[in-house]
Amino acid sequence: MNGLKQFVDEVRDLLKKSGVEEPKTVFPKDPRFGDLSSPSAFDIAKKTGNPPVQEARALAARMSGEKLRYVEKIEVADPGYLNFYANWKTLAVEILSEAVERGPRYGEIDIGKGRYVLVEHTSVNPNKALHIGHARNVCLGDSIARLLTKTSHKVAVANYIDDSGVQMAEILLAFTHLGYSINPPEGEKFDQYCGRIYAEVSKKIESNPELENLKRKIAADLENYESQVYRFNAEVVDRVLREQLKTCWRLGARYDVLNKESDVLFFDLWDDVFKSLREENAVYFVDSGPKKGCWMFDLRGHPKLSKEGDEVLVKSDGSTTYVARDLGYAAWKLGLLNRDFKYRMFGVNPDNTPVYITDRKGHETKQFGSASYTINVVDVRQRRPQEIVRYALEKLGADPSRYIHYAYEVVSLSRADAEKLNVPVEEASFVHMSGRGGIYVNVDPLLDYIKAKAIEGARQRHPDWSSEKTEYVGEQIAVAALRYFLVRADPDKMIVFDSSEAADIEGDTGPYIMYAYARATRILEKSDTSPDPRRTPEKLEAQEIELLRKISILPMVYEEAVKTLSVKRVVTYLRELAFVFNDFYETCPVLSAADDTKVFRLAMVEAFRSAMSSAAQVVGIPLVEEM
RNA sequence: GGGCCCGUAGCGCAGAAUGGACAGCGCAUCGGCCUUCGGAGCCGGAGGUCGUGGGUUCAAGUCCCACCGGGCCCGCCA
Repeated sequence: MNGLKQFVDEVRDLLKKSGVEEPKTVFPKDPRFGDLSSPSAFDIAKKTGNPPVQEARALAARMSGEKLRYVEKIEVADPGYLNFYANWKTLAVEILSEAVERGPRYGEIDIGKGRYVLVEHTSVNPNKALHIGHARNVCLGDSIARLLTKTSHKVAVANYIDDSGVQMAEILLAFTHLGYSINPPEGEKFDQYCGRIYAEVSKKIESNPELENLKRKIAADLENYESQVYRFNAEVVDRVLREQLKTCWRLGARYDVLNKESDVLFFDLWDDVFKSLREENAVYFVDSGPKKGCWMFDLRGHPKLSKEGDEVLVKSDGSTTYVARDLGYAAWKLGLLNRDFKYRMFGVNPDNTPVYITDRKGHETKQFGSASYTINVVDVRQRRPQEIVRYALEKLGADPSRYIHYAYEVVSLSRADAEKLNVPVEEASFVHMSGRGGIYVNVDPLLDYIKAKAIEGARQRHPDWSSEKTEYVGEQIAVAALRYFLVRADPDKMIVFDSSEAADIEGDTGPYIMYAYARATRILEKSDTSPDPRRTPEKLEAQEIELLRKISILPMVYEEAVKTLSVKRVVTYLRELAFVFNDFYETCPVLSAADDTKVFRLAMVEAFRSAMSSAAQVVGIPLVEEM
């Protein structure tokens, strides 16, 4: 097992044996304060009234007789810290051996114990192409799924396809009544084409009551499974969806199941839920007033939502609202229903795993529901409906902590990018995107733009490369740059998208990570001897210790990241790891070193590659051997 | 009106799950480093009332309260 963790455990044991009930430890920012520091003497001093330094000295004295494997030295520092120094010579052998041996699987931990988690992400309406806001969802969701997989969870990824709303009616209207061709102009992707005409049609409908009526009629027909409109819609949805998935796959995402909203209706997931809610008296029927004829969800018992009024679940015409459908779907996810979908195969992920889609005429039965818990990657604007669903699940007897809304802030456009789209910005420093308003930056053209920039760089560096190779590396760089850009920020913070910033491939970016890896690869490639982690030098350089420290901390990073569902934590790790490697690279020559040092440093480089490929896998940053 | 989120250097961000020692990184800017493992890199300089004011604490960017500024949500839309 991992060396540094054992050092930490040894320190904590020591503190306990010396009489500290709940030891506090922290990794100091400055190596002057040792490798692990404890302020526990402050706690004791508080009780005894003695100066903290005195208590720290007493603790240190009690530790002095212990036989220690990983702790080399203990120091007392003003005003009362205990600083522990690790025996890096011993640790190095253990850390490097494990990292070298495990390769990209280095750092994996068994915290999940095989529990089944259903992660839902993407869920873009099937009437348009993905824009960068959707890409934030995809990259976060995909990384969460990867993180859970890394930490011994069984993961399935679902994508909710909202194929029965008015947004579909609008685009169908364009094809059936406004003379738009069902085929896009040469060179335009079908999803991008739909997104474009969706914005155009929305504008027309706004100023035309006749079209508004037509739209309503089409929307109503969408729920009639025998209608022509339903069949036509299914074709359009299928076509857009296939184009959307190409973009998602390009970003490195994968899916197990596509759940269509029309099938949530068809398989009647809502019915069981509605029955239970009535039995629990959690819903009531309205006899009079503006909401006459509706079934409402009672929110009076909710600490916050009670102040905003109850929620309509069944409309007066008997149809369900979006929240009701989502609740039925959520209940299915957690296995609260006696009903299930039927499926058919939809396609194959780039990793060759199958993608299933719900289908009312499907022949396949699958177990995608009934998860231990579910994570829904949905933007912050849906906090209220998500909370209503969670609260309703609690009313249905489920543990509400099993339903996790992974909220993230939206992506908006910078002044410069908005102006490029001829959007008036006035005083604002950013502009919100809007599919309907035609204000958005799509993912594919953006990736192409970054790729072109990367290819230009690759051509200069490697004039001898084939165009296929240049093309391939350019694509990987573009994906790395975009993914890194979208997940390095805190999910609670709005990203103001600026294309020049997103296309940056220097500094704190995805390609920086890739570059460190490529450098490391070059060293191993040029070496004529094998790495040997056991040949530890008597004296380690400071940069070697920093690199060792960073490599060894990876399992703890995963633990922290999965507990807090923080993708950013792993991104930060990648940056720091690349940074300390570059420092090592500058100061510790490998190939020209004496034999003993050389084989040890080769092991360092190899271990670095293990840690890096493991963590890059989680964030979905593709690595290449040369760039 | 009610609820939620954000505010750290000119700009973009770490540091916020567990309060710990002088608050870090990138971009931009100024100055260095290629006869030595890849300069998409590295080193150094300059740049900070951690929104403001209180409070808790031996210790607060981190916890609590108030306020200011910005954003979002509160529809028989999804």
